[in-house]
Order: sequence, then C-alpha cells, then structure tokens
Amino acid sequence: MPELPEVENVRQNLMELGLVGREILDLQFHRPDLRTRFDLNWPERVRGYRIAAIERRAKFLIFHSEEFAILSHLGMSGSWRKRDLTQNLEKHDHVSLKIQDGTEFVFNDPRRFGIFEVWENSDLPACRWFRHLGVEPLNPKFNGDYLYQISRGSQQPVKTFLMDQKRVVGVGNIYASEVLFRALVRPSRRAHKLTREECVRIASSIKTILKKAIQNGGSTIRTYRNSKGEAGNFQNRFKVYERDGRDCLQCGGLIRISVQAGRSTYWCPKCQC
DNA sequence: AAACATTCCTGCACGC
DNA sequence: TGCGTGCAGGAATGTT
Repeated sequence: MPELPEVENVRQNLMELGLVGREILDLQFHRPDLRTRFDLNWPERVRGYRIAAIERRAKFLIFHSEEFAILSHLGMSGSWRKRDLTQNLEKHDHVSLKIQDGTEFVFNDPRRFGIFEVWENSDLPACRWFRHLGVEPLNPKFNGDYLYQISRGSQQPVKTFLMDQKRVVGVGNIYASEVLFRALVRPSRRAHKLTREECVRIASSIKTILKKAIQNGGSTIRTYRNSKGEAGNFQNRFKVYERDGRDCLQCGGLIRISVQAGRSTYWCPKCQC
C-alpha cells in the first residue's frame, strides 16, 4: 500500500479537492464489503452531516463530522478520486460519497484489502483499528531514546519490528528498507541488541525519509496514484528498494534481497552492519 | 506465473 | 498441564 507518505498525500488531496466543509448528500455501496462488511444503516446515518476535517492516523484516513467518523484504509491498492456525475463508474469502484457540490468521492480498490467504516465519535478511541496502534513517527515524542526503550526485550529483527504497527505506525515494507539503509543498520539485527546510537540513527532516518517521501508525492511502485490521478516521485530516490543485484550508490557493492517475515528486504551488506 | 505496497488471525515454541 | 507471550506464516484478492 500506500504507506504513511502516500496516505498523507491523499489526505492533502482530498482537502484540496473540497471534501472538507461539504455536506454529505448520500453514501452508496456497490458491493457488500471490503475487508469488513458495510452496514446498510450507514447511509442514513451520515446524510446531511458536514465533514469538518480529515485526519490521518497511522495509515488510516478519518473523515470527521460532528457525531461520527468515516474511516478509510487504502490496503494494498485502494484510492480515492473525485468524480463528476457525468463520468461512469469504473471497475472496482466500491463506495460513492456524494457531496453538496454535485460531485462524489469514489473509493476504488482492486484487491479489496481496504477498509471503509463509519464509527460514532465516542467509540473511536476504543475501536479495533486504533486500540493497539503505536506512536506516530513524526510526533516529537518518537525519537531515538523512545525507540531504544521500546525495543528492549524484543527479539524481532529490527526491520520486522519497525513495521509492527503496535510499536510505531506508518512504516511499511518499502520505507523500512530505505530507513535501515540510511541508518546503516542491518535489517536482520535483533531489536533488543540495537545500541542507543543506532536507535537515534534509525528514529531520525524514519523522520527524514517519511518527510522527504511526503514532499515527493509518495512512491509509486506499480499502481499507487494520489486522488488527482498522479503517480508519486519518491521511487526515483530509492537507494535500495527493488535495487537488488545493482551497485550500492554509496559503496559500489552489491545490493542484496532477502525475505523476512514473508516480505522482501533490500539492503547493502557492506554499508549496513 | 510468482510476487505484491497491508493487516489480522492462527498456531507453534517456549517459559513459568 | 495450562496459560501467556512472542514471533512466523498464511489468508484475504486482482493484476502484471
């Protein structure tokens, strides 16, 4: 998916495209479910309310209203776009959110790993998706000392550890490899054996890389598009991701690929100790 | 045609 | 033995 930088870009797009401040005229489903079932009472619940703000929490988008929140997760292949009603629906368009200005926002998701749900504001803090989430990586609270503390006692390889949303949110498979290369830490290192200095490098690399990726419109590996239909640019700045067999841009050695917890990891054996 | 940007759940191994 | 914990693997699915 869409990791944190891509979701953050979509959030900004949706604001620019005028979703905030508009009254919801209707909500329509074009199939019964995504990862979870749609509740057919939702359309009636949301009609007539105004979207007051759009927030990103981890890789979730939250459309806030006075009484409830609409949660959307892009999964591996989800996207939002604005559609004017003269255009036809497309394949894999699953949800339509009609708004005041006579257009609608459409959620499209070929692989259907995405989520679309409506939650009462009061239920939100305890909701299953948020209950176990770790700290936001761009929050000042997340730093090297914090990472050092939470990594004590975890035998997980550091790459798997960073991708665990219970520890720190938003870092997925692409950025985990890029972060560890920048921090000069080997992805297979056990979390509890990281030194404080390494944790400082990792935490600061997470912040730097996520911010740069946000600025560059996120990364498009194959399918990601923002809500204006544009691809990201950060894939052009990758140092290791999908660069296995090619020269390390730093030392000239060979970038390697391995598999951790079923996911591809890219790294430089010479630079990363 | 194997791999895939995500997350949740299951089941195994281990320790008390 | 039984429980809790931590971790790896599999599943959900369509596309290339």
